[in-house]
Amino acid sequence: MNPPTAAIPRPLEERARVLERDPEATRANILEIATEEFAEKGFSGARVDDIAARTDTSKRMIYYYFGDKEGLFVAVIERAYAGIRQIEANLKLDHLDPEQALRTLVGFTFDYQNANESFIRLVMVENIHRGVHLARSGNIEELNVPAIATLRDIYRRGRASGAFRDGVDEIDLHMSISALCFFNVANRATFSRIFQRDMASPQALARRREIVIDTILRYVKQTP
Amino acid sequence: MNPPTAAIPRPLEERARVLERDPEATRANILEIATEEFAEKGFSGARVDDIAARTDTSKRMIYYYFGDKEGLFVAVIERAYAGIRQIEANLKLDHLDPEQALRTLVGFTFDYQNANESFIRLVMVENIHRGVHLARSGNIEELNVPAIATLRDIYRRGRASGAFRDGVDEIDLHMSISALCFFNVANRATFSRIFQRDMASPQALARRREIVIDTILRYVKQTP
DNA sequence: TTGGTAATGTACTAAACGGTTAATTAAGGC
DNA sequence: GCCTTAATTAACCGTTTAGTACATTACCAA
Repeated sequence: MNPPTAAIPRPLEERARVLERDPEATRANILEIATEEFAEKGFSGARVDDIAARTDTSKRMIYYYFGDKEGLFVAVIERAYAGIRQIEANLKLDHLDPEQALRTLVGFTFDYQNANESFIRLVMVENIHRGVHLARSGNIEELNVPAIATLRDIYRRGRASGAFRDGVDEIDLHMSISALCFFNVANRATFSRIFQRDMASPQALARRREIVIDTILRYVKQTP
Repeated sequence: MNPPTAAIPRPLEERARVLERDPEATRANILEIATEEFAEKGFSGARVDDIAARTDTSKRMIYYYFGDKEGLFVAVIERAYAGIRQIEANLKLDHLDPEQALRTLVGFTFDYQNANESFIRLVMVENIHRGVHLARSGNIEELNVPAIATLRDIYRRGRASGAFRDGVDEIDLHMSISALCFFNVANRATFSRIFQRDMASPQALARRREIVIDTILRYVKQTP
């Protein structure tokens, strides 16, 4: 199925000598490569030997820092979620009117997910495993704070200004936004193939982006 | 990660004697178990020995009928898609007015996907593998016919009656319906955990079902 | 300078895993 | 009733894979 990738460690000379005795960098280096491998091949499909071979360090270090393969995967998941959380928190939409703010938020979500395919794929992998690794990780609750808070604020302002209709729940809305954006990356392979429609070209993305934004806005806007 | 499931073949006496010299039943039996295993653990995570142990036949038969693990997976995927195609084709919505027909179609899609979690999970697994197995399979194009044709018919009637607005593409619409329904099953694990909201209870499903239908209808309906 | 320790390298292992060899048995046509 | 062949069984095999034992090296504090 996969090309026979020989998991032969690169010779020492090729490895970045900078990493010598730099634990933080070693950890980061392992995590970066592991993220790519797990995102590409899933938890079971990824090989510790392959990951090790692509790092600037050795397999021994993976076990030294992360215990076992599962520990490495948990660390990868945590890092991926931490990344998106941080970016979401920095979104400033206060200066926009509610409708524009919601458009921007949805558009940003769409763009972010399309730009971070490996994050999406990690979420897919984690869902195949029914979220056991995420559960193992400590502070899951923190993950929901920024996205929902932003959405709630926009919705409240929209209600106040009369732009949005009554009876919309923020988590439901967030779920719909996530669903529409997520699908475009996660199911690209099968959907593109079955419907013979490229979903990754700039034009297709731009088009779909507008449809997603439109769908969400029609859902919340006050019907005249 | 997984409990240590011993892949010991069940003793002959326990196996269904009916399957003796019944090639069709043997094939079907293997496919059924393999579907469960691949859906539960993914392609790499599923074990041929485990599958064999759970069937009424032996590992040798898997290789006899399907060649290798990948051939088995392709057969599983094909069977899963054939199932949904058949059911979709039997949906009769002609007697309903366009809006009711669309409501019914979306509701049906939502119900079907929620009732067939293993199909959804197989699609997820296949997407992790970037659709290579689906590509290997012969008649992929046929898969898009029924769903899109039904949707197109409903939309045309809705346009004619003035119930639906102009400028909606059927494939885009199908994508949105799929996205909203799919997410509820596929990302249930992580989303439920992060937002501490049960997504599988009958109440939650009923609620979400209405929101999905509502979202789609607000997207296509003529704005007054 | 030195001693202790965190970090790293090398080489190895036991078990799991996908796949195969070869012998055997049931079924149906003649 | 025999013969061919499709279906099935049981045992086996070479590789891959996660994980480890143990030696070694760089770094830092005293």
